[in-house]
Amino acid sequence: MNSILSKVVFDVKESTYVKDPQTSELGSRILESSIDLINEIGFDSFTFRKLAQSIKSVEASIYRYFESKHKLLLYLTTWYWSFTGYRLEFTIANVDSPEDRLKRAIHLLTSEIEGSFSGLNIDVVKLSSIVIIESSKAYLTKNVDQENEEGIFVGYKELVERVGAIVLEINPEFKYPNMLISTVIEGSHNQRFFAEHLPRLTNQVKGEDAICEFYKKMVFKTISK
Amino acid sequence: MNSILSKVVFDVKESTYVKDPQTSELGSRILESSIDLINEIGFDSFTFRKLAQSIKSVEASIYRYFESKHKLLLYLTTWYWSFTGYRLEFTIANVDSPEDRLKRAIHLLTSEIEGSFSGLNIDVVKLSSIVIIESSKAYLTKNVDQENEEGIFVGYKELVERVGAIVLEINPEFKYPNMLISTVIEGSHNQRFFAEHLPRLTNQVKGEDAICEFYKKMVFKTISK
DNA sequence: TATCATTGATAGTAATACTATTATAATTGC
DNA sequence: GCAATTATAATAGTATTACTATCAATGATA
Repeated sequence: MNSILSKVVFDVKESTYVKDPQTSELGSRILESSIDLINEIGFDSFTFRKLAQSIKSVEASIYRYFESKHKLLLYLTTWYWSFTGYRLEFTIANVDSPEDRLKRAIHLLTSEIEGSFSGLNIDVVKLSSIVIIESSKAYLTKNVDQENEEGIFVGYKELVERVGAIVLEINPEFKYPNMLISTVIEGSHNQRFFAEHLPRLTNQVKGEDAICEFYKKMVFKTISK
Repeated sequence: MNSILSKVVFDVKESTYVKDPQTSELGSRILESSIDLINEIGFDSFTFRKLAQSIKSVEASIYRYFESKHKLLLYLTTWYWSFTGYRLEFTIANVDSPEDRLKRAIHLLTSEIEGSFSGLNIDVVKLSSIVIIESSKAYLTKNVDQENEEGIFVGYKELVERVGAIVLEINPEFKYPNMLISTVIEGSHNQRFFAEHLPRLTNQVKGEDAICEFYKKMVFKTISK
């Protein structure tokens, strides 16, 4: 899969940026450095001034790509959902059994991303830890409704519905497929954060990826008749 | 239960405040108005200046109670967990069957809070919607570890462990009780938000509180042997 | 060679998140 | 009932943030 990644374009809604950062060298540096910087200091302390310093440019130039740091966060998260959607298609392609497809999907959504994805100018490992810690801040705002109308969250919704559809293949009577899958996605992010910072809120089992195991079992038991 | 609420003191860690707001009239107004204001404009746009205006006081006076708006949010959320812990004890008191206790606990944690809780100077209905939308911002920061050391999150942890213990009564082999319960709590908050703003991420069933129903079924199926 | 777009450099504004100082009002201790 | 203490209000001030505007330098394109 890696080798073909360079040929794929992950779509990000236009309303997240002023100028597409993937079309210029400065834009790439903005993306690359913002991922580093948000990881280091957290989104709350992250400013365009600091970002400008780290890429040896100026604030005004960054504003030509993104209206605000919030829009930049939206860009990064929607890119991630598009990327994850693509990986999902790959992961379940040609797998006949819906149970097997679901198992693979849950694994993809809950396990820690690792390895190198060559051909990409975005560090997806670092990006995934941003998504874990910061992505909920992208929608927990007073602007959700407007941004939702602009279609910013379609990638995320499609991902949830795509996996939800597999659930329905297995059990067409199940009433809450999307609730189940969004619980899994958001839940696994929370649990990764808890494991590192608030361990009493979770459970770790040595020798296994407890988060991944837990959600697999949870899903299959929950949808069983 | 309502009538005795006025006799109960819900504990909030001292490190969240400079001066205990429950001990003065200005303090009470700060709490009351901040809950209104955060509900209206959201935590991100909320400032001490605006709060001061709404209570016809000045910024400097508010700073004598809270170091920052982040600490005020911590105060409100930890108060809420203390309050919820108290309600939980009441809800499961004298119920013998652990299954029944668990069912009641999940109901408490996932259903929409309603009715009036007289004897309280805090509007818990409004506070609960703040918790749904804003509470994750209280811990998704670079300061979690330090604030955790200060014991700020004990109330939340105790709540999770208290319900987790019921899970273990029912199935002592179950490996992920805390993961399950924190998934339920955070998940139900997310789903309430989704139902209102991003409905494709959830499922609504008319005539039932789908969120509550879903999590009850999920929990009991997940912990079954 | 003219022109067009991109970036950098600089400056400036309004709002935010505080801190400090002093005057005044309210409470409590004796 | 007065003095001492404490709480609050009023005002001012600082550093940082989140932008916007202007203009010059550079480099690509036609």
